Amino acid sequence: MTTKERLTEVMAGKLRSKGYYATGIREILKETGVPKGSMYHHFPDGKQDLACDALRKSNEEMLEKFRAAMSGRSAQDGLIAIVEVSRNELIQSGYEEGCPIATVALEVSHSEETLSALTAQIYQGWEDGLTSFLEKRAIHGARSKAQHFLMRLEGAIILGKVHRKDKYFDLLIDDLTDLLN
Amino acid sequence: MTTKERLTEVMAGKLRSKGYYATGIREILKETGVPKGSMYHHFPDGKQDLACDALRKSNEEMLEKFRAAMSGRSAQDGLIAIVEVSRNELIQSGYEEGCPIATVALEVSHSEETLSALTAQIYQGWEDGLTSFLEKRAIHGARSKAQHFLMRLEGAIILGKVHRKDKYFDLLIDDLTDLLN
DNA sequence: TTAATATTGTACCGAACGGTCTATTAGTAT
DNA sequence: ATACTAATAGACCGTTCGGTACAATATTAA
Repeated sequence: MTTKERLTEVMAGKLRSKGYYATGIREILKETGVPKGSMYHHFPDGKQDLACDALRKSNEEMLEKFRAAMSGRSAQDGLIAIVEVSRNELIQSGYEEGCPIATVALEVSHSEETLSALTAQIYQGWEDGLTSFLEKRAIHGARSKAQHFLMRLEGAIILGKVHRKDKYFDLLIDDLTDLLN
Repeated sequence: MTTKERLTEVMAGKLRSKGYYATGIREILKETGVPKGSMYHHFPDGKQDLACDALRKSNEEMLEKFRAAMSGRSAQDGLIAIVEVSRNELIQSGYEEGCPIATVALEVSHSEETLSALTAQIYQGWEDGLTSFLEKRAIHGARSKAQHFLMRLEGAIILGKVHRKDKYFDLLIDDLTDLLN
């Protein structure tokens, strides 16, 4: 794995579990063993630059997992699969890694303009992806149902992380049937 | 208003809009005009101490607003009222002030133990309050419905803040009827 | 008035912050 | 070999971080 990839990966994990301001570049450098010069060579605009790449990477990985989870499945089973992906990542990380975007999105939403725009764009991508998935399954009102699902999922992930319990994912699954009607 | 109250109030606002790590104590002192000595007199344990007080204050204010919004209303109207309170605060603040707890909860959930515990406790209080509200209205499965509502509300607030749109609150209201059946 | 306490105002601390600069080393193409 | 670029390695910068120390000033109680 290249130096750049290692930096991006470690940063992505930190952003997910602690957010942007709680993560120092020294911390990233220490954990990756990458010297400062290398980092500023690959990311000339510094921390913001690296953080953007990290969020993009997180996004691509999530989109990939979504695609894999949904492909060939019914609307309901596809959504359940997404919930299970989220549940697993949260549990497997010891309830550290919730939504890879949410923490950053909340703290930067009015300060760091580029980061803020990126988080909005990523969420929009998820909504679009879910919408077209539901449309292909001939679900009526696909977009609003995608929005519904997304907000519930975000809520479940937050409360799950805070309380360190995964029951919220069960709740979410329980009324997917209603949601899709 | 006392020095202590001003500190708490300003800190509460910052925690809500930017979170814990993005907020410096110097920033709080500057905005309140309070000297450092005073702050450390009122909050001997420093930033954490002040932040805890601020979260508690936010919680009390939210609980008060919830109570006011729900009192004398039906289950459905009470929940709608809560949604409208959240919507108004988000819009009125220029989409800066979402959930007063969420940002901090996400970033500190595994580092600052006391803050983390406090956020969990506050969310639990909200769930309990909503549960007993619904129970008094003879709603079946009051607790799980309260949890459902809370996760949807959190999701709506996040997405609303990120996208700077309030449509998510409409979506939430739209299927309150289904939720309460 | 006096003594005790509560509060304020600042200077100062070491550590960490993000970022710059430059020298050196690796690679690569000619 | 030579020249050019990519990448690495850290020393160093000014600033800000949260926190401490302590004197000065109000405030209250005797």
